[in-house]
Amino acid sequence: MNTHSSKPKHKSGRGSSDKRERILEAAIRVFAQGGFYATRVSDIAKEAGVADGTIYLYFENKDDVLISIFQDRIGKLIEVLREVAGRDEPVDERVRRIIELQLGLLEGRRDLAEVITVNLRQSSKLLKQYGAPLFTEYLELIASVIAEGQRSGVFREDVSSRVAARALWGGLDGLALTWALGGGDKDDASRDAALKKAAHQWGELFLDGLRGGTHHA
Amino acid sequence: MNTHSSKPKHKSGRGSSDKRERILEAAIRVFAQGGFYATRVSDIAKEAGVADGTIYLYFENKDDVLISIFQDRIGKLIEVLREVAGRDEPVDERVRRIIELQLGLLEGRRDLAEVITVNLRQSSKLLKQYGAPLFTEYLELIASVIAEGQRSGVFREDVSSRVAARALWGGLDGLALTWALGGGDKDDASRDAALKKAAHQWGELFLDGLRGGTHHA
DNA sequence: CGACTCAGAATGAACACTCATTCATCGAAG
DNA sequence: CTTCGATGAATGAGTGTTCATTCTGAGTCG
Repeated sequence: MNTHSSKPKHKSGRGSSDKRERILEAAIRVFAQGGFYATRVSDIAKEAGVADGTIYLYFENKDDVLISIFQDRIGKLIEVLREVAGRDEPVDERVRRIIELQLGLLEGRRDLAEVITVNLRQSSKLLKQYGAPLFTEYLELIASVIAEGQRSGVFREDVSSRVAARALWGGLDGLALTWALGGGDKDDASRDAALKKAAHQWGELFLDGLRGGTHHA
Repeated sequence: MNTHSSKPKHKSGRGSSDKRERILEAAIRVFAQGGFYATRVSDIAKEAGVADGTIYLYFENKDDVLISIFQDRIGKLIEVLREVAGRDEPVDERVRRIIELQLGLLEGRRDLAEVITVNLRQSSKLLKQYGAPLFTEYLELIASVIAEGQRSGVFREDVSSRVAARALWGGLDGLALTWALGGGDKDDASRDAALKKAAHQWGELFLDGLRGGTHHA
């Protein structure tokens, strides 16, 4: 991995954004299946239905594909989350929506979620440079909702909002990982239902702890 | 990555277990620094102070090094955790100890923790085969403590003990990851102190939620 | 409308490089 | 001296990237 810019490369207007998008989506799929390092550029090309060399008309190199996933996709997540965080709703309702949003990502875009969480852990400086600030922004939005709840007295103040946000995200991510690792004799639908149920339980445990805590009958 | 056994290869008694151990420890360090894929066998050899070919006297191949880390080291963690889980102590005290144990792993052996958590996410079938059952056993021990608390009425029963265990682990892991990603202008000692404080806050939030929940003054 | 031209997109085999692994040779220990 | 461990350059496989060539689509002209 070498230092490079993730500036979009292809400037033509002829269906080019569609092809770039197609390559990105293909990359998400194959990265999620086998990981970044086990994925060849030719795998991405095949999945996208283009020639190997075509990748280089749109991206500088293989790293640039991954970096572009981070920039494009986390950027969009941040927009969605910003809308949810800014709603005029009770804070615990907003936390529940954030959990649903995260769960939706884990469910419907598990490939993207996996690409993000796996590659955030890679110690490459390049990824740190491009992935971490965006992801930190994502977490700060969650923390801002919790902080608002603290100011209004709904949530406890002895736990920092940043700690709570990170633990919330980590808890959900941990559930997704260990569900993926678990005994897989169930079909996808019942696994998703189980994950949804687990996320709901986790959400209520988390909110009770965050209230510090309402007695649960 | 191909199918292979992780059976120890070197049978001589002349300092060989020391060298094998030295290679494993070196591998943990360099894997944690740059990731498995960005680490060359020659990097491990250099870190261990042996020649490249020597690695193959002790391990089948590069994958085998990683698999051996999983088998040796998670095995030991499970022993320690089993002791903690089996103590005659209040269950919430035991959960606190588990958090400390996890935190100790995150602090003192952050390299090992990173190797484990990063590589558990790689979708390689080989790693799933060797890593996931051990790790699942680790999580089940945590869940057994929580289940005991549920049976005795200390902890709520509407949250499955497995969900709680996984979320606990995920929460801590998420804190460690995001602390590592965070603004790094502090020295290691104050970062560790911050992580310790965060883990403590997280532990109390988690326990309150698990009790479902004791009112926090 | 069809033929032609031109510019830019797409192709995929060749190329250059990397690195896991091997093995002939040397060194060390008993 | 013999046996076994250690060495590290050579080997071969794999893959990211390049670039000469072909293809495609839009515009122009008769």
